[in-house]
Amino acid sequence: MNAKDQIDILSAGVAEILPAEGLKKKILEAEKRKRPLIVKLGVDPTAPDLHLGHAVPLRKLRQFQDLGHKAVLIIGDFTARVGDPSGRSVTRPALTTDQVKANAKTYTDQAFKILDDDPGKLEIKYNSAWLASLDFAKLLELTSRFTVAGLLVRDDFMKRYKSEQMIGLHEFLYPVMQAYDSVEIEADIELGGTDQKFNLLAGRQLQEKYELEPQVALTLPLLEGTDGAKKMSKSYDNHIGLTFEAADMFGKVMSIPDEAAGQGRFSMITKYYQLALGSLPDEVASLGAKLESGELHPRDAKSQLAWQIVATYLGEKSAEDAKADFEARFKVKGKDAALQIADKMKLSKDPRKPDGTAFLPHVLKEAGLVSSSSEGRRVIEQGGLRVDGELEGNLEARLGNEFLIEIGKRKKKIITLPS
RNA sequence: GGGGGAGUGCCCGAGUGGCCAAUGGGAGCGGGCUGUAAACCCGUCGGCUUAGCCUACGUAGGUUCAAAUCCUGCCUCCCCCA
Repeated sequence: MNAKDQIDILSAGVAEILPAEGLKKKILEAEKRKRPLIVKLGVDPTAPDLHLGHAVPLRKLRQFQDLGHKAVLIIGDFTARVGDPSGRSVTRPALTTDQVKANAKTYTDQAFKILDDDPGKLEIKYNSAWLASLDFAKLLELTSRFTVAGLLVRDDFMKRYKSEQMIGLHEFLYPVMQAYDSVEIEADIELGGTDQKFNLLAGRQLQEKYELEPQVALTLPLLEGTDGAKKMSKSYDNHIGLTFEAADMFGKVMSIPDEAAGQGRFSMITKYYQLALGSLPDEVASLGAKLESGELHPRDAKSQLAWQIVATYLGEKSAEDAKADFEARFKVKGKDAALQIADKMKLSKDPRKPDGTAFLPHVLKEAGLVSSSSEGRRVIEQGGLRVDGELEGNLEARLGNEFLIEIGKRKKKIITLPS
C-alpha cells in the first residue's frame, strides 16, 4: 500500500502524533529501506479485567500489523511492581509477582483476539528481561539523562507535589523504565492513551541520548464508556468487559448513547466503530453518511457493531446467539417470545400450600430472580411481575406445575415444580 | 519517635444524644416513554409473609430512660513534624 494511504489509515482516530510529521517520515523511511516499522505497545499488567477501552490501542496496533509492520507488545511485569503514576493522585499499591504473572496471562489471552499472532508480525517481551538485571551503575547512567525539573513539569507529579501528597521516589523511575524499554527494542513508534503522553515522550528523549532515531509517539483518545460521557473505567461502572458474557456484552454495546456529549448526532456510534472496532476511515465515513441520510437506522448500526465486537472476543456463534436473544428480549414482545428465550429451571421444594397457592416473593427468591424476598415483594407491588404472560399484582397466587415467570424486561424463566 | 485526622448502607458522602433503617448523589431494580438495556420522567433501593419485628453506622466494652452521635481499649487507613 502506498505511503499516503497508510498514513490515512494509521492516523485515523488518533489524538496526537508527536512530532506531527513523524509518522510520515517513519513510513517513508521504512518504505525506502524495505523494512517494517517496530511498533511498541506497553502493557501494565495490574488490572486483570480488560475492557473495550483497553482495546483501542490494540486495534491500532493491529492496523499497523495489517500494513506489514511489526508489533512489539511489552508486558511491563517489572514496571508493574512500581505502578504507573499517570493520572493517579495517590501512589499505587505494588503487586506481587504472582499477581502480575496471572494478569499478564489474562491480558495476552484477550490481546490475541485482536492482534495478528503471526510470529513475523508480533513479538511479546517482558521488560523484566532487561530491567531486572540492571545494576546500580547502569541505573545511575539512565537516570542522569533526566532532570528533576523535567519530571516535575509533568502534571500528575506537579499536582501531587503542590497539594503535598506523597510521591514515592520509585515513581519517578517509572517513565525512566518505560523509556528504557523503547531503547531496548529500538521502537519506531509507540502507542498509548493520551494519558501516556509523558511516558511516550520520555522514550523519545532517552533514545536520542543513546543515539537512536527517536520514536514517534502516537496517542489515542480515551474511549467513553456506556454513559457516553466519562472515559470507560471499571470504577465508573460504565465499562464493557472483554470477558463479559455474550448477551451482556451485546446489550451493553446496544446501550451506548448515539451521541457523545456535544460531538454530533451519531458521534458515539462512529467513534466505537473507529476506536473499539478499528474500522478503516472510509468505512467509518460512509457509515456516518448513511446514518445522517437516514439510510441506516442507528439501532441497526449499533446492532452490527455489537455483533462484531462480540464476534471478536467470543466468536461468531456467540454473537449470533446474543443478537437473537437481544431481539427476542426487547424487540418482540409477548408470551411466545418470552417462552423462546426463557431458561427452564426446576425448584427442589414445592412452595405451594395445601390450598394450591404460594407466597410469590419466596418463589422468586428460590428461582434466583431476586436477591431477597423483600425485593420480590417490591417488584410485585410495582407491577413488574408477569406469570404466564399475565400481570400478577398479588403476593400470593395459585400456581400450576409449570409456569412462565417474567420480571421486568430481562428476567424470564420457566419454572417447574416438583410433582 | 512526636502530633493531628478519619473509619456510616453496593460506591461516594451527610448526619455530633431522642424526630435515624439513617439527607443527598451515583450504580442497581420496577414502571412510563422510545428505534434501543440510550436520553428523559416517576417510583424503589438492609432483612423478614412488612400498619410490626430483627439486624446495622470499623471492632469490643462502658455511660444513659435513650447512642451512628459521649467515654475507654483494640484494629485499619491517612496527613503533618522529626
